[in-house]
Amino acid sequence: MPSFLLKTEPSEFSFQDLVKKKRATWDGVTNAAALIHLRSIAKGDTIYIYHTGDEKAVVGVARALGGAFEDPKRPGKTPEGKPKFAVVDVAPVGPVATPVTLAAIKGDPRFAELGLVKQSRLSVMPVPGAMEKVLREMAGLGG
DNA sequence: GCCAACGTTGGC
DNA sequence: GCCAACGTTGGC
Repeated sequence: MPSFLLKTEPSEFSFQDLVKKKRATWDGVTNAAALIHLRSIAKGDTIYIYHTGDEKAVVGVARALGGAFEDPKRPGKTPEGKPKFAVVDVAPVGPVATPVTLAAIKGDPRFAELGLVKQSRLSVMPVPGAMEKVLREMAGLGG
């Protein structure tokens, strides 16, 4: 099953906020490359939440409640007929046992091809299966 | 359609 | 607070 990493600035919307709210619509993504990845999120996909700013670490796990859909606040289609500004509903699964810091990710060559490392400004990116396994180990998550 | 100028993000 | 990387805008 595919998994993804979503970045957020915790002072605006943190993983803890998601836990409190029980579910949230992940919106506000405007970057074209990030939107391409966002649109590929499907129901049940695992989502890793990364905090930028002072924390710079993967702090929690969430799940997509459905597939990406058109942002009702910003309707519009791409020339291909896809939602221009896609959003996705997510629910928290739980915090990681051990936050996985950006420094740790950058220091591990197995993450060299991860979007977080290659393009620091990308806010939505796929996490390939092999990397997800490493990430889960570092985060102290089972399976 | 090119590209310089400007704005934004996010790590340092 | 600075600046590199990248995206967007607007003049031509």
